[in-house]
Amino acid sequence: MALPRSAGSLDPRSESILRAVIDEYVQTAIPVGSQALVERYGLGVSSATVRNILAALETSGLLTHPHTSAGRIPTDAGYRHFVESIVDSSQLPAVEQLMIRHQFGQVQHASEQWFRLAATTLASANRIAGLATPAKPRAAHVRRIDLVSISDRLASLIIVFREGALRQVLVTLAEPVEQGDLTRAAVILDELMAGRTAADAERALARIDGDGPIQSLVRRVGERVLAAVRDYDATVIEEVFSDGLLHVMEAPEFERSDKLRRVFAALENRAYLGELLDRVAGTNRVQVFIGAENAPEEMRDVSLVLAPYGEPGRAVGVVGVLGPTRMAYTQAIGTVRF
Amino acid sequence: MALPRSAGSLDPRSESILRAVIDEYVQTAIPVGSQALVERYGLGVSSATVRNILAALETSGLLTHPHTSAGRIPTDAGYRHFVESIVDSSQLPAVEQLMIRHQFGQVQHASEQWFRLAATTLASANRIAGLATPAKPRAAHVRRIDLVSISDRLASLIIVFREGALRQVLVTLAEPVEQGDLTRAAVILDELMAGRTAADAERALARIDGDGPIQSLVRRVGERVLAAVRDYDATVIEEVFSDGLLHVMEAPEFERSDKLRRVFAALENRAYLGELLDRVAGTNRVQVFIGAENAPEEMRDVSLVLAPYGEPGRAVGVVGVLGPTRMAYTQAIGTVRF
DNA sequence: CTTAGCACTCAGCACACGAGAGTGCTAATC
DNA sequence: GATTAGCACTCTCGTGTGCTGAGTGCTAAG
Repeated sequence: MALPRSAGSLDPRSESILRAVIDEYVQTAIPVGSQALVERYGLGVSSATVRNILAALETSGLLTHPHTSAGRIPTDAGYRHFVESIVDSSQLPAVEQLMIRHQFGQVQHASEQWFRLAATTLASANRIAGLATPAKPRAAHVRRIDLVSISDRLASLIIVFREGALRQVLVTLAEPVEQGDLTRAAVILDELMAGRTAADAERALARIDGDGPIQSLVRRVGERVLAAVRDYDATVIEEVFSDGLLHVMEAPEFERSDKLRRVFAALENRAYLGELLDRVAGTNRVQVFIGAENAPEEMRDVSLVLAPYGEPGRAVGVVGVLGPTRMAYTQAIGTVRF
Repeated sequence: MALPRSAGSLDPRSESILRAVIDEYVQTAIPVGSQALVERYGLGVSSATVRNILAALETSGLLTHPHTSAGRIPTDAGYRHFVESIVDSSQLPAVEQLMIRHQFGQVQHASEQWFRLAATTLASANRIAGLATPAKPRAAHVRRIDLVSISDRLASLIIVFREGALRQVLVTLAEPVEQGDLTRAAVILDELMAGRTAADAERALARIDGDGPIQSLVRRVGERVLAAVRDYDATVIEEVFSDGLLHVMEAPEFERSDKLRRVFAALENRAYLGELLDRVAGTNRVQVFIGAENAPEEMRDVSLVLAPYGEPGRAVGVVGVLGPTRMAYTQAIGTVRF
């Protein structure tokens, strides 16, 4: 059974019936029959007509039957079709917009909290899981380097990146060094590397010579800085903040926990998530990934609605939601875009 | 039915049978009958005798029946009794000790990763969820203050605490300030507050006078520092690193996801977790909290094995595991203590 | 093209029934 | 007096049967 071109345009009535089916199923999670459709959505036709249309939609691959005598449920292709049709028209109700603005007004400081809040907001607005990743540049620029003595031979190296991200690394020293020397070394490194990418910084570091104690300290710590910066560059996803997973757990399709486990496995599958984020970051639109459109097996039961933010080409991050394929796409897309 | 003093000593045979029941049930998760017990554990007695003993253990409140014709399962009190008897004798097998040492040998730097690793190690060693919280002092001492310019009127304030914890706060400035001035302000604040607690720092800050631009900047930022330090003090649990929740999800008792949901809710219940951690931090032993011994309802299905680490009285953190009440306490306790 | 009518299908539920596991008790045995 | 064998009893669990109702697909009439 070859997949039909799902984007093929449908006549308006079929369209609205598909919409009604999705709407109903999203709300109730039970297969919807022709009768219920006629009753609850004032279509001016009889159930028999609706049945014919449903049958047609089914041969188009947009709906299915769980079994012969049950109602219809949307297929992934059905959701896809639906999403395409609303993707550029869904606006969030003004009340909610206001609410979200208000919440973000409170917390402008403390950048890490921003992502947490973003995830939380998305989660509570949609009653599903919200995700957010910190903005991350293509090539990291160092903004600031600092060294703090912890004990005789142990120091904490702190690297601040231009986007506000932090890295903290403990450095063990060959011999005891005082805070004063550490500070001097930090200043040298700071001047050397501030504003530079990993490659630039490496060249700069190579020019350090002399073998005074400070110089060797600088060289030693400098290596660690480079390693940390490269590591930061290599990390596709710094961290994914998520919230509202409890909401997802409440959905009836996850009553059996094996399915639920797959969702969590999916979340821990950083590789695939990274791939998706890359894909999303390349565009500037809200994107939707529905069920089986996801390659990894554990993602088959969930959908993602993702959108990039930040300055395109420079630092970008991604926000979005994750939920069962049966989710309120309209609202989700609205919230995420906003 | 009043709870019997569960610590009451049992004769050695009852003891070993209780142990056998727990052992068996922990492995299989199915109620264990007298016959299976005799077969699998070479007790030199018949099933009838075992039945008598089981009945006795049941009236003592250490075992129950799910229904009349099923085997016995341990009650929370039964686990408790068992745990008491092994709490000071369980050692981890040498092989595993070696493995863990090896893993930790790799990562001495990067303190945040330490907690992550601790949680991961605990999780994989026990096939259940591992937890770890950063060490946290009673009163925070500031170690270092730094200010980094982000844009004209926006700066990032970084506070390093003595224990290596970091706080990052964004500060908006009334008028544009250059990095140079920021650095000067940072140096002043640094000298003022380094090594101080919140209360000390406040007094020191009050002595700043003069109304040059730097002074007012220092005052302004100083306020923010104080707020951050107080906030840090007030936070009971900085963050709980956890890993291995997927393991817990595999347990048959959580096949129905509503129970599972309660576990997650429990984890998000910071208040109670904080209370427990406080309690644990006050001692220097491994502590076990079993099922219904936990006050909040959502914790009734799980047990925690927790141990403090760090210097008592100063900075302490907690590591431990969380799992179903039916968990391998022996191993868990061994690992956690280690 | 729409609709009424009708036969048909099939999941879900209720119920019964037998098998098996495990108990509790009593009486015999060591 | 403790242990054991024997036995009646209880209750879960799996299987099979029959029924019900929702919902379909098709045909023929409007």
